[in-house]
Amino acid sequence: MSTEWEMRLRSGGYRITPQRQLVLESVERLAHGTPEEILAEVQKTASGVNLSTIYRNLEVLEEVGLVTHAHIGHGAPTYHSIDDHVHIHLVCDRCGAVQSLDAGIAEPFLNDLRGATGFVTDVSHVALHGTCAACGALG
Amino acid sequence: MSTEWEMRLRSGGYRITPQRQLVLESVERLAHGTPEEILAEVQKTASGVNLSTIYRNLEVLEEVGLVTHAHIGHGAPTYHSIDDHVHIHLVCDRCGAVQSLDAGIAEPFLNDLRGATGFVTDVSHVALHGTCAACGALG
DNA sequence: GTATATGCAAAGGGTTTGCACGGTT
DNA sequence: AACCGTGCAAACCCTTTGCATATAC
Repeated sequence: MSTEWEMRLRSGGYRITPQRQLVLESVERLAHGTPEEILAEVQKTASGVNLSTIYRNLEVLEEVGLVTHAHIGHGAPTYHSIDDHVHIHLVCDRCGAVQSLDAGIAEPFLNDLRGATGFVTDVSHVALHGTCAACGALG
Repeated sequence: MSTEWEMRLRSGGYRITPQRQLVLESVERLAHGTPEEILAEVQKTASGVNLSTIYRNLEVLEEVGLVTHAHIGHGAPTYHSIDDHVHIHLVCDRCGAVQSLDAGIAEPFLNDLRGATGFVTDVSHVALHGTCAACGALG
């Protein structure tokens, strides 16, 4: 018998490899991992794994719908397991603080957007930038 | 007498240089320019200007409030004159199309966000990603 | 005259790619 | 046996930085 993730990969025409499995497990374990962080996590188990393998596998895992990524700051993207709660990131451009909140708050806006333009938006894909409450209070 | 932009620079403690002026004019002329594109535009007039000068001056011009930038795709950011209409970019992750629309549509959402979290959002700073009407119609 | 701006070249972070070898099917 | 996946190293794009020279003030 095959697990869910193995079937996903197989039906996409991809093979099951130890590296693939380790990358997937690491993404799940880290919850918010950059490629470098995922590499470090994978290397705890298999020290020989290369960064390029991480990138290639993240791409594959994303294509078959097992992970997604979001762009938070200006640096590397962070990867998530697909069944995490969908959330928005708010990045304060003054102090750099990042806060997450449930994506539900954006629903009415996304509906308006879809109504006006037909565009279906994935709000969680990029963080919103601005000024947080604390920094705003400083003037 | 000094022009508006000269005063802005001076009151920030910056000097007026030909390069500075050319960068500002190029941003205004291009409307949506990446640093490379701005360099090309500047070099039409002054071929000796260096890319690092473009970067340094975009930073200065942004600090004194004469230009802003937005992140549209995964590549370089695009710079705008500060008095352009504020707009949101919608990027289709399937076909890559980019559409602009007035930021007004996001007002209620931004108010909700501020109410819930105190966060003041600049929606125009990063593009929203998703699926455009045409691609969505294809299933 | 003095501090700031510039050009140049080198280095940096993040990511992709070509190639030969090894592993999955 | 055929092909896909991997490791390694080099290349890539975008951006920043150190340093000596030039220029705005």
